[in-house]
Amino acid sequence: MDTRVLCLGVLSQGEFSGYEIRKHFEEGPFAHFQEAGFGSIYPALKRLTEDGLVTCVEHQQDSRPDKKVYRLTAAGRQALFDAVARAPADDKLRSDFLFVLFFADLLAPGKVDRLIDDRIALHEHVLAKLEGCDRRHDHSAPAFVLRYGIAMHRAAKAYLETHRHELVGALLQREVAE
Amino acid sequence: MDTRVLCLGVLSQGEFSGYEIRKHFEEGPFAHFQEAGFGSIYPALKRLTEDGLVTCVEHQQDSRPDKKVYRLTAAGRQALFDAVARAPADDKLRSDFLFVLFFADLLAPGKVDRLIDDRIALHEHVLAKLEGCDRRHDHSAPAFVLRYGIAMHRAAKAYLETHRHELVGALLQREVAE
DNA sequence: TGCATATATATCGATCCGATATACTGTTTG
DNA sequence: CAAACAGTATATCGGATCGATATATATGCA
Repeated sequence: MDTRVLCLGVLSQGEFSGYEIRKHFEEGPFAHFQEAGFGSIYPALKRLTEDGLVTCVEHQQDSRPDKKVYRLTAAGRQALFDAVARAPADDKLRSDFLFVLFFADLLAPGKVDRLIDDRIALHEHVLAKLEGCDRRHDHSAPAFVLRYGIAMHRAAKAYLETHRHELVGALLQREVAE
Repeated sequence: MDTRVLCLGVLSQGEFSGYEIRKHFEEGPFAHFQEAGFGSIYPALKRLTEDGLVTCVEHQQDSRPDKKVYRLTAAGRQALFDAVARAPADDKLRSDFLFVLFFADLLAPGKVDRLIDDRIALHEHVLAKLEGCDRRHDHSAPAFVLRYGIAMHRAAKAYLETHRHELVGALLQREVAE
């Protein structure tokens, strides 16, 4: 899924400007499994407009740059459908946190301990946000995906809380031995 | 973490060629939280050599291209340490699977059901591989990271198995209503 | 025989990402 | 009160990255 399809996905939920689309990936319902920055979104919207998959209307605003509001066309809706109907590619995860932990031997035990503290706090922060969006009795597809995110963050937090002492303990023992 | 640091990380575990480094990201202990392809690895090794962070020795092989084996220098080891000591950036996840599921309304319920079947099978496949690498009584940092991966895949599989009927059920009801 | 897979290198174009530029408003803080 | 910072809104640039492709040979298999 390139940024163009991601933009089509956001625009299937309503009319938005590039700036607002960005916010969907920062705080909205897509935030926990897709990302896109300005550097990808603006060129994507340009090409989508050229290809007739979205239309653009400029809304004048006093004392602020004009807002360009994009809307899906019928062709755009079809393109989103085609993309969703294809078999999805494998997930791509890049975790610098796990890379650093892999080399925890190179770090002081106290530093590793703080790293894990911060990470647990981050999970709690994300969980508070995601759980705040969750509505009981909502069996929609977006709600299913939201709860998937909640389940993953809970599992990560639980693993760290349960097993952190094994890692830090081993590092402390090594320090004593030296 | 750019590809250069990832290569330093792999080379801290031994001497390897570009081809072998690639395999570390495809099947090795890094595979479940970092990726890198040839298109990133070869240019990275070139620059690491220029910067004196690795050295390269060509091993002649009969009836096969020469193998270029790379080894960390002291400066390279220091560069890896510096990178690991910095605060890690946030995880980056790109999941086309969740994007597709978000728009499950656009798909036939049977198709969504099969998508989830395939996904569960994928988790089982990855779990078999990761669990095969796990050794009891190993409290090393790499083992901690490996078990983190196992915990995540188990949680994803469990979520899908427990809640899939909520999603597919709602889609089927919608179909009946039409 | 032909095909796929594995070993091994490397590059190319398209895309993507982070930083930066511009410009005004509103709020907070020294 | 001014300066600094955060928010709204656009957009581009250079460097990094990704997937596909090219090249060459050996092995295994149907």
